[in-house]
Amino acid sequence: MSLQDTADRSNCTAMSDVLNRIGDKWSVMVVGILARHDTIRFNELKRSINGVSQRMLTLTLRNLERDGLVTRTIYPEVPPRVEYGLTQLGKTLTNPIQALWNWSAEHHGAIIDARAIYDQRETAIAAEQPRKAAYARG
Amino acid sequence: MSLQDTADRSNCTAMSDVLNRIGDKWSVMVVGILARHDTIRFNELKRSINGVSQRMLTLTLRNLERDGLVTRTIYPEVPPRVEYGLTQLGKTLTNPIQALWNWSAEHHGAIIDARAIYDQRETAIAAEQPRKAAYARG
DNA sequence: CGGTATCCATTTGGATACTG
DNA sequence: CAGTATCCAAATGGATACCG
Repeated sequence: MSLQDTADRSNCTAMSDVLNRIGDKWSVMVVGILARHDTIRFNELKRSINGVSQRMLTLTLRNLERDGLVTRTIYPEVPPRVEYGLTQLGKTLTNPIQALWNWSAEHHGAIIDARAIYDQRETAIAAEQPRKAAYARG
Repeated sequence: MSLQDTADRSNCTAMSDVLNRIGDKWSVMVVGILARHDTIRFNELKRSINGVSQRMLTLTLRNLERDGLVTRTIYPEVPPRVEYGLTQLGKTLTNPIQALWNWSAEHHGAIIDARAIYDQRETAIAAEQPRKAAYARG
């Protein structure tokens, strides 16, 4: 499949499905961190990711595990120890993620600039035309 | 920046920010379709994307335009004609998207399989242990 | 045609408290 | 330590109606 097949609805399912996992904020972070840690413990991972709640990290890890991207190993000790790592499948995902990561680093500045220009223009228009707020946040 | 910098919180901002745009269902679809259309009209685009509402397509396009990824050209005719296309910046994004698209095509089957195995195991465990529903959807 | 405005159900996710 | 359960506020997004 390639971008050429975009209009083929049935072929979009895979992409949609994968995006629902990759697309969320925390999944990419988790995969990114796991990519350079062989294994890592829950709280260690939590501390590495700025702003993630325990609930969301648990949910994210469960979903990644369910999709066969992440392994979860429980060591029956006291206190309990649980280690997470990437599966073979998960490791193959680091390449496209890396590509996206590189793109972000390279072009984030351009996006910030574009937003500033857009917002300034919108503000100027809004000052003259009280109408048309473009869904006014929604 | 690379995956090696994941733990550096400040460097994660760019990735997070880009993911908030790329991550959502419709943005990737829109960029994918625009990538092979030079320009395309609103309703033509809407028909190409299975299941998108007018509201969401408008919102998606506005965000992409704001981020400098998409151009919006209004032709003052009756009936009105509006054409969308990728900017130069938007075109550079098609490469990482293509990589992700290829990955999806290649590994979607493995994900589906992994889910089936995981769910079967979970169901079996749940049958014995009424407790522990792993957030029981939420 | 290409939107915008509004209403409203569903989803999402943080905060908090509790557990083996 | 590594979760789970529950509550609840905010964001998300579909449906519908209307407009230049």
